[in-house]
Amino acid sequence: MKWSKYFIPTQKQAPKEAETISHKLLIRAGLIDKLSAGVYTYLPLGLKVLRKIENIIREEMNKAGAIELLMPALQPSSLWKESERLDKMGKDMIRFIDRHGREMIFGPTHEEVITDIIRRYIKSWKQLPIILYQIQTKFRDEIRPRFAIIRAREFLMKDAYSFDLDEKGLDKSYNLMKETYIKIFKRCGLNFTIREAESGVIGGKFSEEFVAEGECSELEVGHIFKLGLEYSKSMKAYFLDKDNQEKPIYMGCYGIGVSRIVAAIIEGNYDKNGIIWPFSISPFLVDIIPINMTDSGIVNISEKVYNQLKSNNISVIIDDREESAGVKFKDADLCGFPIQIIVGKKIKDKKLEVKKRKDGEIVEIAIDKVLDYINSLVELESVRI
RNA sequence: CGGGGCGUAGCGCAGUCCGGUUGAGCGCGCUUGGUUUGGGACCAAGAGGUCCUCGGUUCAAAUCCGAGCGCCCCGACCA
Repeated sequence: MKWSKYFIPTQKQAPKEAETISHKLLIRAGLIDKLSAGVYTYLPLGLKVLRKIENIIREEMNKAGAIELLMPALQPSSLWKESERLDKMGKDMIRFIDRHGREMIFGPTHEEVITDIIRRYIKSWKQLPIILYQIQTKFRDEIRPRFAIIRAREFLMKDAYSFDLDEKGLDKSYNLMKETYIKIFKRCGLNFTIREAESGVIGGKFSEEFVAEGECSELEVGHIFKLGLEYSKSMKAYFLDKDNQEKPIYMGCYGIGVSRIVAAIIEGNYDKNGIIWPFSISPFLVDIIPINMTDSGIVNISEKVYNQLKSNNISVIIDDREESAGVKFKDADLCGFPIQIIVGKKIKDKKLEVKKRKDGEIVEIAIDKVLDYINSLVELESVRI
C-alpha cells in the first residue's frame, strides 16, 4: 500500500473529549471516527485491525470444531417474550415498531434467535453436540457509553452457543471454549486474567469473564456462560434421546467483544509516541520510510524493497508522501507498525535501517538481505507466542 | 438517571466575568509558490466560521437571561 494513496488521517492532538489512552490513540492514529456517543466508524486502518482479530477468532473457533453462521441484527420482540427477557433487558434494547405495528429490536445478543433455530432443526441426539458462532454487530443502548469503543452502543461481537445432550457434555463444550479463548487472547497479544463472574441478564448457573490487563478499568473482553436448561426449557428446545425420551438441550454461550479487543490491545501496548501493535494484529507489519522523496536513489531503493516484500506476501506500506522525515517517523510510531524500514543516507553503503517499534532497536541491514531479516523477525515473534 | 464539566475554523485554544476598535483572533493542520528533507522544517501569499440551536433583553449579544440539543467525566448499571 502506498501511504499517499491510502486514508490515514493522523492527528497531532487528540480531541479533548478523549481521556483514556486507547481513546486518544485510536483517534490520533486515524483508526476510528465518532459519529455519535458510542457510535464509531472504523476507518481503513481500524478496520484492518478489526479484521485481523476476527480472523484469529475464526481460525481458533473453527479449529475447536465450532461452525460459523450469521444471524440477523433485527429480531421480533415476541421471541424475547418467550424467554422472558424482554423486561429484563429493558431499555438496553433498541426497539421500534415497524409499519405493520410489530415491535422489533436490534439484537443486543442472540440466545433467543439461535435457540429458535436449534429447536426447529435439532430433533435427535444424533445431531448433538454442536457449537455455532457468529461475528456480528450488536446494539445496546448503554446507560452510559464510554471510552470510545470500550463501551459502545454499536459494537462487533463474536458470540458462540453450544448445545449438548447432558450436563457432562456442556462441561466439555464449556472447557473447550475456555481453552479456545485462552489461545485467541494470547494470539492477540493480550495479558488477561480469568475470574468467576455474575451471569446477569444472560442467565445460567456459572460464568467466567476474561479481563484484559490495562489502565482502563473496563474491557472485560470475553465472557463464557453455562446456561444449562434455562433457554431450552422456556423456549422448548428438546431432542429425542436414545431411550426415546424427549429431553431439553443443555446450552452454553460464549462472547468476545471483538471491537473492545482493539482498545484492550492498545491499553496494554503503547508508549509516549503511540501504539505498539503486536505482529499478529498490526494493520501493516512493515512501514517503509524513504527519508527524502526528491532523492531518486532513495526512492528507487524504497520502491524496490517495497515490491520485494509485497511479492513475498509481507504486509507492507510505503510512506511515499512528500513529507519531512520527522513527520514520517512520528506517524510510523503513532500508528504502531511493528517494523520500520528507513531508507536514507546509508544506501551509499548498500544498507538501510530496520527499526523495531517495540524496543526502538535499529539494525543496519544490507539491502539484499532485508527480506531474510524481516522473515527472521516474524519467525522469532511466532516462536515467542 | 443523579452529580460535575464543556460547546468559538478540521484539531487544540484565547475572547465571555465587565455587551460596543476584535470589521471574531491565535497555534497546528489545509491550499499555492519557493527554499528544505535523519524525529511533527522555513519564507511568502491564501482558503476556511449559522461563535451549538431557538427565543428574550438591548441602540448594540460569542459575551446578559430562558429553554432546548449535543459531547465528555464520576456514580449507579452492565455479555
